[in-house]
Amino acid sequence: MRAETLKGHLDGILLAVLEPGPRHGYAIMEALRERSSGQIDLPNGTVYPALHRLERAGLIKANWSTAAGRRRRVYQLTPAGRRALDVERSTWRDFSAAVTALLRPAPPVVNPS
Amino acid sequence: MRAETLKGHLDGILLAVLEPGPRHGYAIMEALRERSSGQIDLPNGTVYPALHRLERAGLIKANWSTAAGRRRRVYQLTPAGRRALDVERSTWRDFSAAVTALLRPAPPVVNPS
DNA sequence: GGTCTACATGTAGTGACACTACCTATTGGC
DNA sequence: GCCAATAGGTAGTGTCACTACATGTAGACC
Repeated sequence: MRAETLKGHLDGILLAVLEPGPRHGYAIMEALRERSSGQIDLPNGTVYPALHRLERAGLIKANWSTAAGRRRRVYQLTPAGRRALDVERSTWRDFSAAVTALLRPAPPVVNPS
Repeated sequence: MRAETLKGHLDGILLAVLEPGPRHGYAIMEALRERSSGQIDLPNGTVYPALHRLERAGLIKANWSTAAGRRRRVYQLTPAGRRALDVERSTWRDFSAAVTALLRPAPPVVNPS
């Protein structure tokens, strides 16, 4: 699954994986892979800039930490991020319903315009 | 519904509205509005370039016609376009299932990483 | 000691694509 | 005469995910 297909929905799923609790970037990528059964496997060049964008937008906030000699930037949702996630969820519901309806095969037109 | 949300899926829904039979650009925009209950209402600056792109890609072909003094460019699917539509449908199935799963609220993590 | 993989973060430059804002032209109602 | 609806189009912009690269540590294997 290419993230290009995701275009415009990446922010939502990043916020969603942060909902249960804080994670660092690498763990976020792993969580996405696991929770999508390997379907969503994003390159770091996609994830890190997206996290920075979300941070600049005030939807997540970050803290440096160190574990096993490795520096990690641990992200967590802000209140605005939780609200944005709610919005993303309802946008997704409407959007996916609309696209699913449109992609559903329709009976052939007898009298085409 | 902004077409930006559609990013990467516009081609699929354009092919889908052409599946039942040929249509011209303006009729395609109307069909999208109708079949999505007004949710998908695309500006012509989005639709016409997209149709040209699909034509260049060989997925649709166009013929000029005239009706009621108006020139129309009537588009229809090519065999490659039908195949592409099949691919789009299965891509969409996988993609929407994955995103729906990811957006679904998960139980909170007891022992966050 | 050297190499390799996994972990961990990052940036620069590119390309795809939908957007806004325009333009042209006809038909028909007011 | 004017305006809305019908019908097609383009130029320039902005967003965003991509590829490709850079940096560094920890641990396994030889």
